[in-house]
Amino acid sequence: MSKITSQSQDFSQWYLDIVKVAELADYSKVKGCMVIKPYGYAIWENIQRELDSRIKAADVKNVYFPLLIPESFLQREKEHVEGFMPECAVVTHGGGKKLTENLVIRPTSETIMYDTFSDWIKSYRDLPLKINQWANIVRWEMRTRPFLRTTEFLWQEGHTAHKDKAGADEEAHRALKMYEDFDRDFLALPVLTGRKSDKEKFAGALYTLSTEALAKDGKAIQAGTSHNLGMTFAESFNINYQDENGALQKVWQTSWGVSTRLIGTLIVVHGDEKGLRLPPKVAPTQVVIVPIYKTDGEERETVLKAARQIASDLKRFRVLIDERDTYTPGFKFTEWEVKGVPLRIEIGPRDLAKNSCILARRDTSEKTSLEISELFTAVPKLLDQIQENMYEQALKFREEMTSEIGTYEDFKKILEEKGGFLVTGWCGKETCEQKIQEETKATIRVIKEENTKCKCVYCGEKSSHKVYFARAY
RNA sequence: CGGGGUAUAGCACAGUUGGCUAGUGCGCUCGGUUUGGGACCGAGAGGCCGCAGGUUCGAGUCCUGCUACCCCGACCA
Repeated sequence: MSKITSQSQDFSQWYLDIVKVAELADYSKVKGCMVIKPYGYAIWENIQRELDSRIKAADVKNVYFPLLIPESFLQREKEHVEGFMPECAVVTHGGGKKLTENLVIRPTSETIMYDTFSDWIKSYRDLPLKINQWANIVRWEMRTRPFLRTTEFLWQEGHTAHKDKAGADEEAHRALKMYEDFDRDFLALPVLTGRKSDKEKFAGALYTLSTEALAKDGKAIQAGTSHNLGMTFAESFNINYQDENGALQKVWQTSWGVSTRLIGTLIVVHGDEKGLRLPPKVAPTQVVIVPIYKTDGEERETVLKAARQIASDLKRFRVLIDERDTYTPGFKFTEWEVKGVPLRIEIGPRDLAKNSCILARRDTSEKTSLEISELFTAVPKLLDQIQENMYEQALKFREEMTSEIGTYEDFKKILEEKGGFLVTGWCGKETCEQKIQEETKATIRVIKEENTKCKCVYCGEKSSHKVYFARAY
């Protein structure tokens, strides 16, 4: 197994090393696309399972819409087409013949779905309409990196329609809260939440809400988004309903999504010099048992028998016994650490003689000896502690990396020397935002407060907005 | 789309001023010894030297043109 580049030496290379060495994904033969390997896909399946149940709990039904979208659908909404058309893959031929109308491979499904919404929604009784789909998306990005930005990626996109603005506001914020809770409880990711500036919002949206995590290199990463689409698409796609009084009304809509980028986010937030670290709840293997024995004689069977008994006692967790004879225990320790398995149990003749085993935590690298009989109660406790600790570590890091900024000089200095989130005033003008981005590469990640007294870090004018700036992925 | 780089075995690379049978390490297969923090010995398998032209008695090596990928920017989840 190859070595991992140090985070401090080259974070970007460290990231690529983790993806490869932890066997999350391979490059494919198609530019910008990746092959998600079993271990990486297992992480995605865990994300899917948990998030899907939370989505369903909000009374959202799963559906599936086509991959191909008539080009004219995208054309119907001006901002949307301007935002997405440049990065669309377009199908021009089918069955050996040129198509009468080009088909776009979905960069997102608003248009194809909302064309159908106009058929589905006729009465106020049809509202709210709340659907979700798990699908693949293609966006022809200039620059790609496994999980963080790929030409094709997997995601979940929720789409809802409501009677009025209040309904859409509530849904957009519900989805944001769902992501924030999911990130914290399941992925141990602390995220900032809030509204995006108009410059950063989704093409065609009234406003965009976002969850923002902080990578270990001090760069922000957008983990999930939720948009109030207003009546923009209702107008372009004629999504009308008759209200209680028989009057024709347009719907208010939302859309919200998270993608396989969450896996990249897990890597850049939790990973360390030894490799990946996975929070127990999302880890494909929560406990790995490494049996230690000499292959000849009875020792092997004795140790394996004990290991299997432990696995059986812990069967409500995802437990794996590494029974491979061709690798030494040391090799196995390293391999499972690289893959980020939260808890490792080592058991050999020395332990068995004392009816004990060794427990090794991935998050703290602590090793303790424990009676085998105690595992049944100790393991669940430890997994909870690891989950909690990883969140706390990430939160502490973010707090240390969040700086209150007064002057533009400080802004540039802190950004250069430290990175992280910069909390500062912003007048609300896109020109200042643009200048700051051009001069520092930092963008507004989310707006922190909208009704406060401060002044713009760039132009110095009085302002009511406090925002989080950061360089971002 | 700009800048930089690379293309030789599954992976990482070496291959000198053109030269005869293309190499090393890791990984893989087989046999044996091992196994408490990345084991060791021995024997093997595995190559359209990215593609297409050219120069030459002779090209992995020189020239031209393509193509692909990686890294750094701008654009974006």
